[in-house]
Amino acid sequence: MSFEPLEIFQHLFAAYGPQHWWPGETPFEIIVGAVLTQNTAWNNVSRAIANLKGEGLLSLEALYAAPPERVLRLIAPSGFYNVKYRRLQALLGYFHSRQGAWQYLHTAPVEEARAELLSIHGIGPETADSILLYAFGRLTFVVDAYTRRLFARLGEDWVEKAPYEAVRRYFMEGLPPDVALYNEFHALIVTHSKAHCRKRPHCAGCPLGQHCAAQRTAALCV
DNA sequence: GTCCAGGGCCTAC
DNA sequence: GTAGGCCATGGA
Repeated sequence: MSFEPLEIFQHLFAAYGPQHWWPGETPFEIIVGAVLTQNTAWNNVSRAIANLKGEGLLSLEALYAAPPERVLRLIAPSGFYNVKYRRLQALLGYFHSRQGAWQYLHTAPVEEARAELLSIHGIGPETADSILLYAFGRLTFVVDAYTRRLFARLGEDWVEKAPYEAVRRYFMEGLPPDVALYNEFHALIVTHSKAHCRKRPHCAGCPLGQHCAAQRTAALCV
């Protein structure tokens, strides 16, 4: 029994409804969160964001100019704070010095905008896609660890270890070119994974149960 | 105490 | 081109 990515989206949407992602109020907050959440549980990231917000540092110029030791202290709860500080500075430096960066990322062909973000130290494919999709509303699919695990369990085994670009292509070629759909799909994958996975053997009531059970005898659903 | 989380860079083969 | 080490906190 095979399936299309769109079917999985439809099952998840029916089960969980619209997610209204990203969990951040402004594009700048989304950008900062995208870096801080690298290989990190969101709960820890939200503490760091709250710290920055509480000290009025959730703006480009304020955060870029803030003393390193102050920023390090505030973002510490998100972990990897030394590397994340350098990556944040690199990204903020880009927006600070690159004239018309915001407009460019909004309007340039998406692959060009993506290449520009990827050239910044500390911005890899997932972070670039998160920024483009959620802060700029651009058409690009976000592939993360949840996405790989879920689709591997559903039967697309190759997705688990395949190069990022190959997985991204699989989704973008299998889905209609719809920013709102990409936005919701990634959010739904995260919501579903947190709700159902790795804690229970083969969850009862899993909205993907048909696909999952048909594909695997695996002990874990995602 | 152990494991792991919404990655990406650097270094060795 | 790719496998392995590294970065660090907080919750389960």
